[in-house]
Amino acid sequence: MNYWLMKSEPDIFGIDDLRERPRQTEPWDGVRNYQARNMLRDQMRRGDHAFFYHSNCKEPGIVGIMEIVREGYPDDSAWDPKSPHFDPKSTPLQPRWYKVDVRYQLKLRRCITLQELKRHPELAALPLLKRGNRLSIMPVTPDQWRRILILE
DNA sequence: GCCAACGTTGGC
DNA sequence: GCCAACGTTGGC
Repeated sequence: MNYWLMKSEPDIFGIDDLRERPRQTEPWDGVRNYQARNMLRDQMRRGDHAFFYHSNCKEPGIVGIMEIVREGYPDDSAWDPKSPHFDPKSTPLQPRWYKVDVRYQLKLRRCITLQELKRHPELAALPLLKRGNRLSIMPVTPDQWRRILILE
C-alpha cells in the first residue's frame, strides 16, 4: 500500500466537507501541476491511504486520513469553461489532467501542525518540509506515515 | 533552448 | 497583505 499527503484549503474544501459528502466520497479534482498529475494518474492505487492536510489557513497541518477509492481518471473540470480550473488544452479525447476519488476515513483527535512536524528531525525528508515545496500531492513513506501517526 | 516576465502557492 | 520560491509561458 502507498501513502500520500494531499493539501486542500479548508476555506474551500476541508476535512469536514469531505466527511459530510454523500458516501463521504469526493473526486479530488482541480490539480494543475504535472508532477502531481503523474502521481494521480500513474501511482495512486485503490486502497492507498492519504493524509488530509489543511493549507493556507490559520493552523496548517494534518487533520485526518482518507482512502483512495477510485484510481486516476480524467478530470472533467478541465473542460468546463465555467470551472475555475478550466484548461482549454485538455479535451475529452486527450485529457491533460486527472483526478482520483477519495473517501473520508477518520479525523485525528487534533491537528498535527506544520510547526510541530518541523520540530521532528526524523521527518526532515518529508517533501512537505522541504524548502519551497509547493506540490499539493506528495508521497509519504510507510516509516514517515507511522512516525507522524504516533505524534497524535 | 534560453531566460525574463509573470502567475501561483502558501507560510508567516 | 507580504513575499520567497517555484512553475509556466512565450519571445527570441
